[in-house]
Amino acid sequence: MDERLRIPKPTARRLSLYLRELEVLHEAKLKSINSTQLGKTLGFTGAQVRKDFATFGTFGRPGVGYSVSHLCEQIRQIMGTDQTWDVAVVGAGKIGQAISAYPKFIDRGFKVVAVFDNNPEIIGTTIANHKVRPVADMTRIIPLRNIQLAILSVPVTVAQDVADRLVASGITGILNFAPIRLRVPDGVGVSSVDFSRSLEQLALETSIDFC
Amino acid sequence: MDERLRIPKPTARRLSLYLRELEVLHEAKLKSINSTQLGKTLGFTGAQVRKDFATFGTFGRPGVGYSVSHLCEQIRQIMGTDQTWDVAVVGAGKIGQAISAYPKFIDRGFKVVAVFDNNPEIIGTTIANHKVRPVADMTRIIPLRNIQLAILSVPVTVAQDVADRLVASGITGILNFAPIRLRVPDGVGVSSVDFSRSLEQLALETSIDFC
DNA sequence: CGTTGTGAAATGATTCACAGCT
DNA sequence: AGCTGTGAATCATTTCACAACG
Repeated sequence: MDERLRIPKPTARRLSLYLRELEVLHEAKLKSINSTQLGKTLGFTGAQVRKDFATFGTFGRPGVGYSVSHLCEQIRQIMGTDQTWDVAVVGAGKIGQAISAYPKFIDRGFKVVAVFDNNPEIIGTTIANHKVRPVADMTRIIPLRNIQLAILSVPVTVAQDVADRLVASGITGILNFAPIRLRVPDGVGVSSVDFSRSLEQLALETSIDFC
Repeated sequence: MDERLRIPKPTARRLSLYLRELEVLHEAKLKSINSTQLGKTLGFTGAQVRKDFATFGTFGRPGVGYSVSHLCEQIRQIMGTDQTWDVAVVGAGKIGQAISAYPKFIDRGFKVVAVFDNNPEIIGTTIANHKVRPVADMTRIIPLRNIQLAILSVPVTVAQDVADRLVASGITGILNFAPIRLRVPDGVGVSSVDFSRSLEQLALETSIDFC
């Protein structure tokens, strides 16, 4: 069917926003929505919304709009969150613990199934129903359970090393909390959360008129 | 000097990456760096780096490159992190606690000076040297201490309400951890960290060839 | 020399505007 | 009548390529 599905990066970033809003509408029993309304609540134009959806199919009904439930299904399928992804958390410090206990993941298609750390005082304790295992077990457990995504919340000094081992274990995507640009082979995705950078963007916005 | 400094959004996002890398080079006693090398370590072209720097000044030396220390100063000044920003943390749950204790902020120009929460069991306890105060005190303390930035880590159900009160207290920038699009007046910046969305981007990258 | 700074060209994204469908 | 889907136009960003410079 699709030969080569190519989604522009800005569209890709908006996809999860559409999905979230559509789920709100679905919850509110809305049956259909038009591009202008959907765009307005998210801060985009109707044309933008239509162009975005057009990149992966045509399923709006002229004169009516888009079926909320159908659009949800389509977007989930494109994003791969129509199924549940197993996730490993590596690094059970403060951020790792907060993330491991984050209850919202499961609603969005992600399930933390293993937690690793190297601190002897933490290994063996239980965080969000998971016994914390030594990082050395990672390379055995990840292929065994066929885990594809990892959340990396280890100190920056060891982040690249652990990332290398995650990749070697078969991980195809890393959510990175270390303030460093991870080097990974083609085919492995990295998405970074960097608190300092986020604050810096704020400071910049506050300092400069408009960016 | 500068009449109207206009920095394109993509450039603004790269600025903090340049600064971080330049600080690494400074630490390594590098005196100067050229655009091609700097770009390579960050994954950009040399032309991109030069164009970026050109948006806020001209201070490279043909045949040599850019002075590492001078560039650091310039970027910090543009970003406003040549001074320290006082930050309030609102919501002392797991994420709020992790953030409050994050030691790296201070190195980058940010200092947590107040922590607020509404949970009676948490109020009065100490987190990272700060006594947790009731959220009601927020509107008094923020103007009093002239705090400009806030980290918002409250439950999504009250996020907009608390954000409104932050804005009313004089906050000009919010780092938002709630999975919601905050509505704020012009002149107030919002930067959002959304764990589920970050994971969804990863899932998408893993599902689709290239975004 | 080697590298910057920058117009000009190329690429990419958004908005416009409207024919065509329901 | 109302809204989609989409070419064409506009706007923004990146890359190219090279004159000017230390």
